[in-house]
This record gives sequence, C-alpha cells and structure tokens, in this order.
Amino acid sequence: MTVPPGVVRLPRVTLAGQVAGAMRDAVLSGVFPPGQQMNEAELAGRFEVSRGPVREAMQRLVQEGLLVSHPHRGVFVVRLSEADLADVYLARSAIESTALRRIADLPDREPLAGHLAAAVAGMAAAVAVADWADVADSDLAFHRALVDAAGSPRLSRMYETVQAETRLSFQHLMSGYRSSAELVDEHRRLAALATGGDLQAALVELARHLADPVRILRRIGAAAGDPGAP
Amino acid sequence: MTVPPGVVRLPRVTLAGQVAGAMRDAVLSGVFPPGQQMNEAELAGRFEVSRGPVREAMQRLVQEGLLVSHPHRGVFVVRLSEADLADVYLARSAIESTALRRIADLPDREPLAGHLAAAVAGMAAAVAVADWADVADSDLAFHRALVDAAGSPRLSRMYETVQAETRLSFQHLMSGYRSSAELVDEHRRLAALATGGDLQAALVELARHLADPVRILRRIGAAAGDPGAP
DNA sequence: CCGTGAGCGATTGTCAACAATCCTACGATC
DNA sequence: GATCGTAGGATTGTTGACAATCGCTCACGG
Repeated sequence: MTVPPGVVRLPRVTLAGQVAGAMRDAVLSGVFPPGQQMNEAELAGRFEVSRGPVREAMQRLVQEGLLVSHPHRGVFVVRLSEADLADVYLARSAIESTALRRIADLPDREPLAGHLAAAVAGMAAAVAVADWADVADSDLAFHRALVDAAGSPRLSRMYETVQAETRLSFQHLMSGYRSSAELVDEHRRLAALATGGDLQAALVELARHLADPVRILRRIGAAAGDPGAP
Repeated sequence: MTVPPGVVRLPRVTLAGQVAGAMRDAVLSGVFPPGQQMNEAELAGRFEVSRGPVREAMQRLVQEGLLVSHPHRGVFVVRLSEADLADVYLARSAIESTALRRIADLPDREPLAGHLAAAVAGMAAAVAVADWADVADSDLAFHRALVDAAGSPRLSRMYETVQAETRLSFQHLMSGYRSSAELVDEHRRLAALATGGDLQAALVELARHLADPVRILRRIGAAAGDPGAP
C-alpha cells in the first residue's frame, strides 16, 4: 500500500500542551486580573486533569512572561507597569527594525505586501464598526507578518513572547482603541514603506509608530480610552 | 527587635530549579552531544530526585532553546546547524545594536567602561595562556555587560537565551579559539566606541564584529579551529 | 522475499498521595 | 498595645505507581 501525498504525521498532543494553550488564551483575554494567583488544584479540577500537567503548563507561561512564579508561594498573573510597557516597546523596536532590514533584502516582497494589506483592510473594517478587539487583532497580525517575513526563527520566537506581553499590557493598562482612521493610515503608510524598498524611511516610520512610551502615556493621560497603537 | 539593613529575604530554592541549573551547565559545557536524548529516569537517578523535578527542569531548558521536546518520544539536545548560527547572530545583532542605542543616551557610561575593560583584560590574559574556555567566557561577559547596561529587562532576558545558544553553537560547531591579539583589539575598539558617545561608529563596529555568518563560516573552512569571535 | 501484525521492553505522560512551606489567626506574655 | 510563639488550614513541591505511547523485533502469510 502506498500512502497518498497529503497524509502527514499527526501532531502529538499532551494534556500539558492543551492546558498551556487554554491558559494562555485565558490570560491574554483578560479572564484573570493582574496579580491573580493561579491555583493549581482549582485549575486541575476545572480542566479535569491532575496537577502535573497544570504545573507544566504554568511553567511554560512563566517562561513566556505572562505569569510569574514565586517558589513555595505560587504562580501569579504578572502586573505590568508603565515601565514594563516601555520596555516591551523597546524590545519590539529591536525586533521589528531588524526585521525591516531583512525585508529590505528580500528578492520578492509581494507576499508580505499582500499580508500587510489584508491586515490593514481588516483593521479598517474593524475601525468602521468600532470593534476594538478586532482592531487589536489586526494590528498585532500586521506586526507579526512583518517579523515573520524576515524568515528568522529566533526573531519570530522572541516576538511571540513580546507580542503576548503587548496584548497583556493592552488588557491591563489600556481600556480600548480609539476609532480613528489615523491608525489605519499609519499602518498603510508603514506597509508601503516596508515593502517599497526605502529602508531608511521605513525605519523612521517604524520608530515613529513605536515612539517612546512617554508619548503613549501622554495619550493615556490626555484622553482615557485613547491608548494609541499597540 | 529591629532587623539591621542587609538582612534580606533568603532565596527559595526548589529541586526543579537546581536541576535546571545543573543541566543547563552540563548542556552548555558540552557534556551531552548534539541530538543526545535526555533520559528522565536516568537523570532522576543521577540527581537522586524523582522524575517530576527533572521534567520541570527540562521544560525550562526547552523554552530556553537548549533542548527540544518531541511529545511521547523524549527530550533531546538541540542540533544547531550553520543556519541556526546565522540566526543566532542576527538575533544578537538586533539586541546588541538596540543596547548600543540606549547606551548612547546614558548620562554616565563610566561603570560600563569599567566592566568592558575588565572583560577585555580577562580576555587578553586568557589569550596569553591560550585558555580557550576563559577566552569564550570573557568574550560572552563583554557582550553581556553591553546588553545589561541598556537597563532593559526584556533585552537582557532575550539575550540570555541567545547567548546560551551562542555558547552551545560554539561547542557544537567550533573547535576552539584562535590565539590572536586581533580578537582582543576588536573588543577593545568596540568598548571604546560603545562608551565614547559616537553611536554610528559603534553600530558599524558592532556590525563588523557580528558580521554575516558567511564570513564566520569561511573562517571555519579556511582554518580548522579558527572560528572567529562568538 | 516482502508486507503486515503482534508482542515486548523502554520511556514518557499522568495520577493520587504524602511531605514541606507559607500565611493567618489566636493566645500568652511583657 | 506590641511582640512572640504556636497551631491550623491552604497551597505548593515531590514521590512512586500506573497508564499510554513508541520503536524494534519476530513470526506468519501471500
């Protein structure tokens, strides 16, 4: 019997892996408030598994920066301060600007342009109906496409962590997105520059986009519910 | 009773944490060859602990990129290819160049200059006696000081992972250091530029220092045991 | 000879129980 | 009232046993 193409090895799934995914989603969607203790026994009961896989899952999220572990005292949802937000943006800037440098050398930037355009279109549609969660998703998908286009496993892996923290800080520090066409235009401009071949202009635009947290924090102060771009 | 200053909360230590540290050291020092399976039961016996803490320790190293886990099949020491090495250098470049930008804004760069000078002195002494392990340690300490001086927890955390991979790829892909004063001079020059206030020159020097892997790989090909700077 | 299925041993994944640690509350003493 | 010591409950850390999975080998049938 010859096996037809398309038949591939099925992914192995462990309980710990599934629990980690479910917990990651729960943390990122704000189900647990900052500083909340994650009770092993209770979570194990909810998931109907033993404490072992829950422990493993939580260790993973600790390494991802979403939870923090204090030995013998428990594991807690991180409290992200404004200083943390600033640091997240610095890390994003490091990763995304390096990605832009790689993208500038790509022989074919059309696939990336397509992905960025799709994200911008999704963002515009979400802005039109004031669906803030979708705006955030599109925004993060835009930047994720940028980093992944660099073709660097390590940049992508680092960005995964930092993007989760971006989403989390958005949950904890910000209360929503402004309904503004400026946000969409900003991304449209960045997409054009990132794929247009003018690296220096793209870097300047990215730096402006991820400008220093003082500007972002000013926005928070100036208008509640007006946090700027993640 | 008033407690005198200097009396601080003692760090809590778990078996899992200790096992993780010992295993990290063993992996980084080349005790386990690339692709080696890490047998839980055997390691648990060696450490005289149960398999639980060994599992937790290994999960941590998996997240750090030193081990790779295949569910139901085991955990293995990663095999780092030349493409991996190139990617590690790209990630280092992203982090270290961002650190340089932050350092350029430091009000006082003297402490960093001191740390870099100490690392260079240690490197020179190690080169003089052809102690390759010490050369590597000094080299990595130099770059670590650079990143830590940026004062960004996330840059430092990301760098920890990438530096461990640097050390590991050094173990797996390279066979030693050349005994060369050029290496020491390179670092001395980088230290001067990093703390001297000329950001552009420092960035150019860092880029040269972490030049594209093709140059490094050429060196491997040109002279066995002559891998260039990590 | 080749392909398939079954069995076995080794190893990983999970479970439940016990041990250890922490925090809080309460009582005793000064 | 402040401090100290103790006990108890809740939770985390670890252990050893059982369950599940995988890879390899061997036997059988076509």
